[in-house]
Amino acid sequence: MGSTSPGVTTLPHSCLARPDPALLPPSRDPDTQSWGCPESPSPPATPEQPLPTFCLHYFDMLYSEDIAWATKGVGEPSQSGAHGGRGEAQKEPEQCPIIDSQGLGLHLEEHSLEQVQSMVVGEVLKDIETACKLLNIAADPADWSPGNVQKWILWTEHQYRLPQIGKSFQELSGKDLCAMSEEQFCQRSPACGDILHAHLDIWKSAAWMKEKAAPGDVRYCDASWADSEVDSSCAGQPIHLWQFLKELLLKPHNYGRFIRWLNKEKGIFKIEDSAQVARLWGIRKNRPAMNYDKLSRSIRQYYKKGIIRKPDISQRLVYQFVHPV
DNA sequence: CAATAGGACGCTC
DNA sequence: GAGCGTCCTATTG
Repeated sequence: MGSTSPGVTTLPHSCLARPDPALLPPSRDPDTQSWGCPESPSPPATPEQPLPTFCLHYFDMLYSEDIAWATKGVGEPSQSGAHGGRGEAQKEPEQCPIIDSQGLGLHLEEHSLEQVQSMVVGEVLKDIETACKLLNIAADPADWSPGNVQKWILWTEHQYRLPQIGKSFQELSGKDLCAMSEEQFCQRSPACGDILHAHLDIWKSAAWMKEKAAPGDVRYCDASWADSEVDSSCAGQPIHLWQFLKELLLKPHNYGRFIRWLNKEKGIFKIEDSAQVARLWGIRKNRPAMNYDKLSRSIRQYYKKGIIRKPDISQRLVYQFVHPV
């Protein structure tokens, strides 16, 4: 499954909600997360090739600041702190040599465009892999169980601040979902079925690309997982709360607004947004009723076990790993 | 008033 | 039995 090129639909970017900036690398937009096109030629034969026309049709949907971010280099993204990175990129138009303010892309240099394409695709794949790990679901939607589908829907709903989707897609497996048309999505969710369908297409494309990618090519493989110190999702083992918290802490670009290190060496961290961390934990564990009260009760259970404690100087929402990595 | 602490009980694996 | 999830009361800043 997933071996055929998915017919990627255009993200309805007029109605696509902006993703929560804290959940994505700085200055990116869901629009940029799409690539390929319906009549699209094949994606690159090998990942070494710079995506010829693949992606091209979607670059007119990129916001200029997104390009600005991309051209600044993904290796050094600005910290997306409480204020996000978008505004920062806008302050530096001179660093946006690719597309002019009219966004026509007529002055694109082929070489630069290829670099941008590669970077955007790479970042999208990283985001997807991060989400996979966090949700403990497969990268290929075709492999999802109905439970995985629910998790993904909850996640997408949360990440892109979509209207409540509810249980319209209950009991559907990933294969069922993949077989559904945009119209069928809209029947089940008139409010955002089209958006959901578009996001699923991105995931399908990513799975397709990963499958086609040459083995060992880090750009299209597990680049973002390689830096993970704690692989909590290995072998489908149930994740522990402390592992989950560490995972969030390892992705400051994505979750720094919710939880961050105060002193990484000593393992001291602060929960900046207790409700959001609890919500993420609830999504991860399929516990919609999760809240900080319950999450903190679980953290307190770690006191006795010597996993987490309150720091010497106790502060609100500040905890300390007893054995920091 | 939100965070903290911890007892008690139930559920799932 | 471990690891929470849930509900609860009491305390603290």
